Amino acid sequence: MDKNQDIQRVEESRDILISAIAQTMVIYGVTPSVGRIYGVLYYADRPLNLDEIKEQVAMSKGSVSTGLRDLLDTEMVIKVWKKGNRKDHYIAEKDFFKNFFAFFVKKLRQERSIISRANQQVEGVLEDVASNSQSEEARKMAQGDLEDIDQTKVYFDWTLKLANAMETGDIFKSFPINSKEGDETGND
Amino acid sequence: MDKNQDIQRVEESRDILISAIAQTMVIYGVTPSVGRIYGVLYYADRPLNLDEIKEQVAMSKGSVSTGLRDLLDTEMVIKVWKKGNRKDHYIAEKDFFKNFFAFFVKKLRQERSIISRANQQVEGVLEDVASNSQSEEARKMAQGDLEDIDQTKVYFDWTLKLANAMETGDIFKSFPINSKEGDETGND
DNA sequence: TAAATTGTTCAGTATTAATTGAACAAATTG
DNA sequence: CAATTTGTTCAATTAATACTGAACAATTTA
Repeated sequence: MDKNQDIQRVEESRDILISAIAQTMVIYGVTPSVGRIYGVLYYADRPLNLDEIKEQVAMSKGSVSTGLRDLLDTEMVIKVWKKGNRKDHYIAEKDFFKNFFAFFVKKLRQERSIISRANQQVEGVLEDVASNSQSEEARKMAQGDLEDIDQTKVYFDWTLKLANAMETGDIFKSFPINSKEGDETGND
Repeated sequence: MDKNQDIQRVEESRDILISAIAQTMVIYGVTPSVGRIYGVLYYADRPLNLDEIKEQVAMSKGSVSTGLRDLLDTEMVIKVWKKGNRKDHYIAEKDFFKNFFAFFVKKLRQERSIISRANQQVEGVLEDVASNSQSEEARKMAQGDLEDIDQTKVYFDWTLKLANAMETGDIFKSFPINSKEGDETGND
């Protein structure tokens, strides 16, 4: 039974790799369980359905369902249809570049949206105080805060550029991938 | 009483901006409380000590202490000494670029470290199985996994390059900051 | 050196987030 | 159309995390 033993050795290796993947995903803000779902799909040699995943990660159907939703939202997992099969099937997006870019672009967009809204909310008031207030102290404060807001705009202009470069793949023009042989990372 | 009213208007604006900053920091994985500490320091016009912060954010001394430790670890806050004063004082790192890069680089380093360790742990086993196993299935599995590991190396080589460019500032050679051209609204 | 001040740690508590499982909805089959 | 299968939602439960406050340690002062 040497054959099965070798397969088992590979499977033990995979468990270690899956744990590592789950851990890194925790860094990026998902729960260990959701990380494990991704890890299992990463090392599956075919699309898995909900029940198969549920069994492998030992979680409830509900948790797997919501976990998959998260992973679909962030595009780390893709839903595929297998003809002649009613169940949904899932595969992992294995391109770490894509996953990494999707993560960062999303964060930057959220950040931008929150700060922009707040800036818009207060800019009018600050501009009024900065130019019309009787109080020098108030004017100074408002002027300083407006300068800070201007700085955030410079920052957001820049991060938007970076995010676009990531989405289009232009970032590889500035920072090329040096793969040892043939570039496998088909970034659209 | 017009003067104080204007100052109050600025302070109300700051509250909105502080909340927004706290919210964005939640995106990046810190608690709202810690985010508020940073926000308060961001809009403080002088270094604050622990008691002053504690009062402004309405938290216990212990929480402010550990919150500040987190912010110091990630270099979003700097400790300064005021001569003739026994208390530690703190200021916010207001440069969003620095904060973003520090965050980014730290994540990449953590990720790298976790995956590299796992890869090292299993590489020997997989190489052995891939070339010596009697079982074709086992060999195939191991070979596939080794290819995946190679891909992660390509990915990590690249992210390391990017992280270095951020730390040195070289990234601005590829993606320059345009300080102020046309009033690009920083809003979606 | 003792007294006073300041900052940190940590056990207990409070708060928040994740998970379960059963009920529900949607889709498919015969 | 009813019966069956599949996926989702959500209230209740469980688990994880953050916060408090008092005890402790470290530092400064006199």
